[in-house]
Amino acid sequence: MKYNYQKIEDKWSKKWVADKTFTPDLKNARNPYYALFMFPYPSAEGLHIGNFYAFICTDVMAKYKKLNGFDVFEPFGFDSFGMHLENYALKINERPVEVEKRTTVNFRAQVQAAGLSCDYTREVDTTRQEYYKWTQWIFTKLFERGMAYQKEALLNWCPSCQTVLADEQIEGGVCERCKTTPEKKTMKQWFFRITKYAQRMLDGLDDMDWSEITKSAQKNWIGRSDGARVKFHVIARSEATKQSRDASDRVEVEVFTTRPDTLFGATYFVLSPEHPLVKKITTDEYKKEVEKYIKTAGAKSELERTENKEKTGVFTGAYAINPVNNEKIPVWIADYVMMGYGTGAIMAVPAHDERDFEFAKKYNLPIKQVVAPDIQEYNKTNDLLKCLEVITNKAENKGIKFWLLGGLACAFHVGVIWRDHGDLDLVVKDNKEFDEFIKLIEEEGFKKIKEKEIEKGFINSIYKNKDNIEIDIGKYTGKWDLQDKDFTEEKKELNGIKSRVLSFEFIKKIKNKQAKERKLEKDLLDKKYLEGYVFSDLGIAINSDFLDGLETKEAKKKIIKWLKKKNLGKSEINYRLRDWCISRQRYWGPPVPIIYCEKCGVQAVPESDLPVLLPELDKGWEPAGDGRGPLAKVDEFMNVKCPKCSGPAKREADVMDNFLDSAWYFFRYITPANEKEIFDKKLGKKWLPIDLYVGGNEHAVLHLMYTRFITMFFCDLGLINFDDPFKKFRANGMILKDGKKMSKSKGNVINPEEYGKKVGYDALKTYLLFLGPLSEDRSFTDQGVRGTKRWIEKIYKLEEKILDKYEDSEEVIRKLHQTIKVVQEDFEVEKYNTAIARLMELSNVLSVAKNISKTTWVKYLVIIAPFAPALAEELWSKLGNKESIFTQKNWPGFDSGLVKEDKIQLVIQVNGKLRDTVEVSADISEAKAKKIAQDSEKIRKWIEGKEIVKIIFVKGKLVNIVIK
RNA sequence: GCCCAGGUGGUGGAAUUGGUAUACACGAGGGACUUAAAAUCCCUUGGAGGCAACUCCGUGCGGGUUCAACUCCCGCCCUGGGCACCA
Repeated sequence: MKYNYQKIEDKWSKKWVADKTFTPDLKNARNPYYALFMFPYPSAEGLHIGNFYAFICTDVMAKYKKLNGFDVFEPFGFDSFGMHLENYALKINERPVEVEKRTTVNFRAQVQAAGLSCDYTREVDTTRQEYYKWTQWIFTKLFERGMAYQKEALLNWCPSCQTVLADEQIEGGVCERCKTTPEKKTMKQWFFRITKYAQRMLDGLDDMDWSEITKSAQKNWIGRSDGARVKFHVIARSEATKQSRDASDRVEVEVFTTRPDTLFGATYFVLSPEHPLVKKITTDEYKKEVEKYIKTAGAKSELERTENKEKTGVFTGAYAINPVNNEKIPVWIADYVMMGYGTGAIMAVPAHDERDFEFAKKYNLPIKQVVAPDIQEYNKTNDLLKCLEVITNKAENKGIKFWLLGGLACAFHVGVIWRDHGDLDLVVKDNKEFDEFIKLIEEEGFKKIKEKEIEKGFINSIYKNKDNIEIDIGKYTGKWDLQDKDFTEEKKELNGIKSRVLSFEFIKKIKNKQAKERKLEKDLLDKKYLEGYVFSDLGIAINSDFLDGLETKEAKKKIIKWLKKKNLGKSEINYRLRDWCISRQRYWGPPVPIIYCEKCGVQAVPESDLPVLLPELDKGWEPAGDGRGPLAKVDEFMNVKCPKCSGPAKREADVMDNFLDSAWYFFRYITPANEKEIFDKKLGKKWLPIDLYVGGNEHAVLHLMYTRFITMFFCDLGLINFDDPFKKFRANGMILKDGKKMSKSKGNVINPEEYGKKVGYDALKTYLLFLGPLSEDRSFTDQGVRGTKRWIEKIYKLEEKILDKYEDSEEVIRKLHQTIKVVQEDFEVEKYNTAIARLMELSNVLSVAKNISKTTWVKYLVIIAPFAPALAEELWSKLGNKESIFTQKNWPGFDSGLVKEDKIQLVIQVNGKLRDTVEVSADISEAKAKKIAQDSEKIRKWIEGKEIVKIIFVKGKLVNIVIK
């Protein structure tokens, strides 16, 4: 008899909903387990396979826990507010309210048909007023405590969605909804002070049971950096007041740096173009240029700023005083310094910061090295430089022309010593000069160099004739045209020593060619030397007065102590995280519960007046595009009485970000109809935090960050006593179709409803989970899903073999108990894929057995029930059970005595290689096992005539004979 | 560039955390049943060599530790994700 999955799944899914099989008694529950999946946005296309997958990852665990006697709460609801639904409504020209009504009905029906164990009696929908009343209440509480505030800020304005967006809603420089490039606009908006919890959110991550990948995403988003705040004084003395010693010309400007140990290496100072002090300090002479620069920098779009990273800037004419050595350093403005981070001003240390280095190179600003990667190498090179000074002077007196080449020349160009340049690579003009040069250095420099034990062959580059030179650098020999434009000489200075050096361009040419010949892919000069050695924070301080000789870490500590003592600075921690902008100039969201009264000022709507109802508009709900929400034009909505003075007042016209709706829904599930409070505190204490939460990793920063923020705030309000809402969070991987991303345009979208009809929901769900570990992306194939369909049918057929009184074979009983054990273990770590594999193994064993006892059968039905609930329920009822398989603690448990194998395959290795296996009793003694191993005929062949060094025995596993 | 996660047959993926590499499933090949097809059932299936028993090679690459390495250590390469002129 063929299994009619459609009829049976339909029957049970309806019965479960009607009987409220999965509706727990929250109050009297003894053993609460709260299983949650991210509630869906009710898309018009209906249930998406990605959503569905997250649902079932939670659902199978819920069923497993239920079968184990837990009171499981697996609620369901809708995230219906927001731009997603509103944009769709705009597209089909239908009111959002209507769209919402229609799509939720369809969506709910689909979910129910799939046989999830949800409690549909406590459904939540963010667009219902009994829900968003409390969303607004949260706002008023935040406002009360100064956690919600208004500020003028430079924000992302999406010209297509016609609203501002939070930083989090910009992905890869474009709007995450419509992929439009946002514009920068200065607007007054409402913010939540999420930055107040930055450290708390960071700390909470440490001992949370979340995947590393999600934690790391959050850590990066919060972006903590440890450093110091240092006071600089800027002197703005224009030409006209050159002689003035007026103290008012001095302005204090603070900088933030993560490398206070490099303070002695600061050679210039930069302000962001938006910095308020720019105008004050710019001298008359440079005013024009500075103003021009600010204008062009401000006009640059976000895209230009990120794509074209060539640094630009202008000198202001002002100088800053370096507090550690009172050196005067020039003050520049440049748009590589952002106003929004730190203090909007930096001290520039080109020798040890890539960006400053690039800028200094471009504008010819001095570079001063204050950290050496290796102090010995640095000293060696420094000694070599001193010798070079002597040689240079002598050569010049004699009229000998030479140019430095190679690593040391690079050091001259870069201005920093990054390794031991123990040799001199150089070029002289011709044979004659070469001989003279050699003589010269033998007289003077060579001796010194030799004494210092610098290797021979320090000249390994030579000359040829007037027009061509032949250069030999190590293995490389090549010809270079002396007329080459890049072959120009420069006089460079390194640590106060001047020498003649070939142009950087020319040296790079040679180095690049050299790298190619040696098959080094990367440009040695730029990549390895500069970034790897000079810009890393592992090194020893040099040229830094009292910091000299200290490791970077120690130097940091010492300088901070010093700054603090002199009241010049202090240690500081900065975060990348910004406050959350929640204003949206749209219609489909909860209105911001704020009233503006000319007399009494800005006020939150009192709790008794909540909710501020979103007016039902037939027309005029479309985004206005004038920077204000569409509600601004609705007079009945806008005009109110001031709650304080009862005079005329205006409402706030903006609505709140959709992410606020979804930041607290899991609290509301507990008591969705509660009119008195946001949720029942007693029940909240009992049921929260959530035991398991599953959803897409695309919400790793946005949604999860906001839920944690709101939860921490609830904790501060005293509503709960924990900081983090989800004990365990698992991000489910993406489902691909035949290895490709699904999309409507490709026509490869998997519709769960369609597969429910084609193969049944039990088979579909099992297949999705069987594909691989829950967090990984996996490829769905139509052929693959047939495998689990076959499995379901196979189980159904097993029923024919049931005998009331039958003794199963030892093998069957052992396999059953082993399976129960590993399935339990797999459930503890959500390894559904291997759990299913074990259940399949067991059914393979059962299908070859002659008959199956009823006891075994009952146990088997229970353990497959989380994955194939309809099938299990059907077969369960066929046994005469009146109640659902899920109503009580039916999980069988295993007998550890029966799990153990009494026979094992003893592995015999010779030198670690498998040579034989022998069946022996599981508790075989070491001596016996060793004897068997050596007696084995196969083994004898390998050890004959060889010396046995030792024999390793691993109990219950193997014998390894080590021979020589 | 920095920070996470990963790399195993033709494919999706297993491997008790150092102890028989490739469980389970898909696909493929062969066979049975059938007038035929579908469905179902049985056998084979990492690669190379051999009639065979068997042998050698094999978990991204190169080293190392160990009696024994997919697993641990060092150095790379590649893929996915997060952050990114963040000082």
